[in-house]
Amino acid sequence: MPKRTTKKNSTTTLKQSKQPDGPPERNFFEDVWDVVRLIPKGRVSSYGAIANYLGTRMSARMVGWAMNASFHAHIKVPAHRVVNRNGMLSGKHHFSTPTLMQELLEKERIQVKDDTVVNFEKLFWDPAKELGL
DNA sequence: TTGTTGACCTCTT
DNA sequence: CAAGAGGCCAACA
Repeated sequence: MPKRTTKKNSTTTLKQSKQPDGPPERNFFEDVWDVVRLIPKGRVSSYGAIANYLGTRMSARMVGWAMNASFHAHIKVPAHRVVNRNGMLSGKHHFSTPTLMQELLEKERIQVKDDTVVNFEKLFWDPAKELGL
């Protein structure tokens, strides 16, 4: 397989991606929020897993942005259950308090050691796997 | 309007 | 084994 010529199509300016008639509430963010909301209590997930479930594993970055927007969302999103691939609480600093994320996790019987979820592999909740892809 | 940054992940050198 | 670069889409300056 030839390596992907990541040339980035500069000509694909894309369209406005804004449909005047279509439902505007169909963003990448809402999908992320929906998946995160489905995360059972006491479980944790990763950005990559969610992105993969959505179909774009490369867009893991956007998942993080979605979390940031989750605070502005009208829906309650357990962003503390989402961590990076290493199980580290990367976004703890973005909470109201840097320790809030850890506190919330501990409240759900999730042990956090050194900003890292203990037994992350066991507590890991893969949407594509649990939801059946 | 363009350009840069961002709670990431994966491959390559 | 460690470090670097590439890629995704959206918000902010």
